[in-house]
Amino acid sequence: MHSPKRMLFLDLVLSIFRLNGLLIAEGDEMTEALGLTSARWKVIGVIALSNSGLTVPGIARVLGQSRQAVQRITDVMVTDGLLSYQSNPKHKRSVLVVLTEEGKTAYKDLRDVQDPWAIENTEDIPSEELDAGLRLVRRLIQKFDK
Amino acid sequence: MHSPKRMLFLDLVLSIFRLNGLLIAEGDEMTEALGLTSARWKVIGVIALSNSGLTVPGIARVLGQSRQAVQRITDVMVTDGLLSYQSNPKHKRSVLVVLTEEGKTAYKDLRDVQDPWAIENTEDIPSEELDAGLRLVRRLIQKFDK
DNA sequence: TGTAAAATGACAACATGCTGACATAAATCG
DNA sequence: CGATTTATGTCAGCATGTTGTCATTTTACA
Repeated sequence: MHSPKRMLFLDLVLSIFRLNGLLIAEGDEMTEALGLTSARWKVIGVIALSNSGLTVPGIARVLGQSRQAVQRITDVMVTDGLLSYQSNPKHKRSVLVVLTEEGKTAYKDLRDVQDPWAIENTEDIPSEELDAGLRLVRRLIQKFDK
Repeated sequence: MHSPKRMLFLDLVLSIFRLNGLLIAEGDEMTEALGLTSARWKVIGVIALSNSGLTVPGIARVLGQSRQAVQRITDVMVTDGLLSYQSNPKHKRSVLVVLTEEGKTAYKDLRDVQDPWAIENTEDIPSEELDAGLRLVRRLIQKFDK
């Protein structure tokens, strides 16, 4: 039996895959001039939004990725001067990841391109629709994030 | 100015990233026993839904991926016996990708696990909400897919 | 407190996406 | 028809995600 709901859901899943790819491409293009990539601004964004500092596994948990993937990105970003590791009073091994001045500037620049982009791409979409979509996505996330 | 709509949209984008990762993990887990991965059942699904046969660049266009990425996947799947290349009357170089008997069986098995999964995860979500979500996602896809 | 369990860093192997470059076939167009 | 443009296959390099393993630190708990 091909319930319409089943088809609807599988269609939604495939569309999410498609949109994900397009958003990454958009993000990469948008931040190319800043020397960032989508993988990097994800990390920068998470750190910038946390006041107390985060460890590598902490960032991974927020992003829902493996700590190894995040570690590799942050290592490169430390080399590039965007991040620095700072000793963690609460943990001998697991250091805190913080933004350098260069990293803070990058975050500001990121916001400068990201904000107009967000506004431009939602001007013809009512807030209620965005909100409803976000609620649905969150509901699905909760369902799969065990 | 932090318009609520801007925050809403950026939140939605990050949530899409998150959901995408979770869906891939779900798909991989679900089809592990079948010897499939999410990258492979994406390809199998596209081929199964086309009656006339598709070329590698054609599959790539449907999935919104680079033809090189699809080519690599299909090459492995041909080696594994799930797909076969079939001479294309309309094109001397670009062959058609078709499911072998094994590939058709894999698609059937895929459906056997995917259908209950889809039904299970939508039983508490009204069709109207799924439909509205799909429309929003499609609208965004259209916006970014130039 | 002492020990078992969980978290972390580090390294490796692999899967999957991307782009670039080059040669050739196909399609377009004057 | 002939020349230019576009599409395709192929190979290479790279970015970013995964899992697995092992040693070590931290945490939890009997």
